[in-house]
Order: sequence, then C-alpha cells, then structure tokens
Amino acid sequence: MAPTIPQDADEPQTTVDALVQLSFLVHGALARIAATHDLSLIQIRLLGILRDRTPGMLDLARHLGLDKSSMTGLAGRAEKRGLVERRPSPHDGRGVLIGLTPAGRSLAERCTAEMDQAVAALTASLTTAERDTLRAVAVKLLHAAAPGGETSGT
Amino acid sequence: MAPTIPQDADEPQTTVDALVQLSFLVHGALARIAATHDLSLIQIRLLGILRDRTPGMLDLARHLGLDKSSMTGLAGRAEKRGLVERRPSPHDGRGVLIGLTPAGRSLAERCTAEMDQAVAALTASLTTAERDTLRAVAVKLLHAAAPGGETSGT
DNA sequence: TATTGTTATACTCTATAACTATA
DNA sequence: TATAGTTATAGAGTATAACAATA
Repeated sequence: MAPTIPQDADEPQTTVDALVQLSFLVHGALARIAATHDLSLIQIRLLGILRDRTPGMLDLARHLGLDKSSMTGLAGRAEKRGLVERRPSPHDGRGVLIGLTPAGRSLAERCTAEMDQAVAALTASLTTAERDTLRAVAVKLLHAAAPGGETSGT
Repeated sequence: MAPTIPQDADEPQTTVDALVQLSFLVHGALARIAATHDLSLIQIRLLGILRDRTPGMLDLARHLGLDKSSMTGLAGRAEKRGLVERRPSPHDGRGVLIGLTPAGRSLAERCTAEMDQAVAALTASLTTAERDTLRAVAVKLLHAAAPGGETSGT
C-alpha cells in the first residue's frame, strides 16, 4: 500500500480550482456515458447537433471547431457505423448534407437522456436555491466568454 | 451568408445544460492555452502532477486514468521534448521514477499561471458573493461525485 | 477564381496483448 | 508467480497540404 501519490485531499481552495475540477468532473461523467455506447464525446456532440439539423460538412466542422478534413473523417466513421448518412445537397452540386439515420437518432436520444440524468444526479444534492444560483452564474460566465453564444452543440 | 446552423442562442434553460456548457467552456479555454505552448491537456496534467512529486509509471497511470502502456507513450513523448526524465527507482530494480526537468518545470509553471489567469478572467464578472457560492456549490458536487476526492490532478 | 469536400500523410492519444526483467 | 515497465499493433481523432469538382 502507501501510495506514492496522496489521495488528493483535493479540496479546491480557490474559485478557479473549483471551476476547473468541476469542469473535469462533468466532462469525465459525459465521456464515461459515451464510452458505454462505444462512442466518443465528439461523436456524441455530432449526433446531438444533427438531432434538429441537416448541415453541410463545412458548417458542421465550424460548429465543432474542426478542420474540414477532420470533419470528413469524423463523419466517415459515424457513417460506417450506420449512425449518419451523406445526402447530396439540392442547392449545390459540390455539397453534401449530413443527417441522422434512424439508428443514429435513437442512439442520440438514449445518450442525451442518460447524460441529462447523470448530470441531474450530480446536482441532486443541491438545494433549489443553489441550483438556481449555479444556473445563473453559469449563464453569466457563458455570456462573458462568448458574447454571441458559441459554446458546445450537444 | 445565411448559415445553416443558427448562431446558438444557446441560453441554457436547465441547470444541467448550464453545467455542461460551462464544463465545455472551461475545458476549451484550458486546451487553447495548452495548444499555445504546443501541449495537450493530458501533457499539461502530467506536468502539473509532477510539480511536487516523482512517482513511478503505474502510480502516474492510475492518477491520470490511463493504461500503463499509454503512460509509457505519454512519458516518452514528454521525455523526447525534454520536459520530463526517467530516473531509476532506488528501491525497485524494475521501476522508474518520472520527474520534471528544469525546462519542464518552467513550462509547467508558466502554463498553470496562464490557466489560472484565464479562468480567473472568466469569473471576473461575478460578484464576490457569486464567486463564493460557485466555489461552495462546486465543492458540494465534487464531494457528491467522489466521496474520497479523486478528480483531476492539474 | 473561390468554395466544398476528399485524400494522403503524419502525429498524438489510447487500449489490448505479448514480452522482459526484477521481486 | 506477481509486479513494473516496454513493445507491437491497431484504431480514433486531429491538422496541413494537395487535389477534384462545382460555382
């Protein structure tokens, strides 16, 4: 026994620490759920975006913060798994539109439900007042960082 | 013009949404700073852990949530860049201890300072009361998730 | 010429399985 | 036998550069 690395008495002393650790906690929880379905977080985000849109590759890439070539690969892997499909763009002979297959939609819905549930469970110990404050503070931070609103997608 | 994907009026309506978006916001900010120094988040976490420890490979792998073979690769890439070094374990002929080089320490310190600053800037718009509440809520969530305390490392 | 998308290539990060060397 | 670590291999995810086809 007697681990070299102490058990992280990790009580975050500063707001910055707290925020960073919280972010890793949420990120990790989401990734774990994704892994349960043999998906990565980026694949989940892709499916999440497509729930109510059928964008082109460049649009998708921009939204996910990826290069267009990375987008080609990401979409290709999702397509190979039968989760999305490429459709020719009706307005532009060069373009393709990416859309969910029924299997992709069903998987997306299951995953987002599980993620909502997991994060909700995480916040279960908070009082109503604390939850309200948390949401308000988060909104304030999101606005401060991205005055337009630009963050995730899922 | 007229983008296919709307500009995300992304006002998170639920606490869950807010928390998830906040987590992506912080994660992204950290990754952007890491990239500035041509580092990944996992490399930064590695350097961060090593600031006050000289653990063995298995210990490190456990702390970062990686397989030992992934740890070999991660350490190897950091070593190739002159950021860490392998030292023979004095107590165990099989073991190696991983430690920061001076260059690695200096880079680790610069990065953590920038990250602290970036996250602090993010929370600059909060009132003192909001900051206190945020920290308290984060602590509560971290405890709820990991009764021992186990999260990040950086 | 500019835009949309793919391909070729290279690198990081990750895991599984097989292996070496020490305990 | 068990433990510490590496190697071989495979795959996801990412970017840059070069390319094709359409606008």
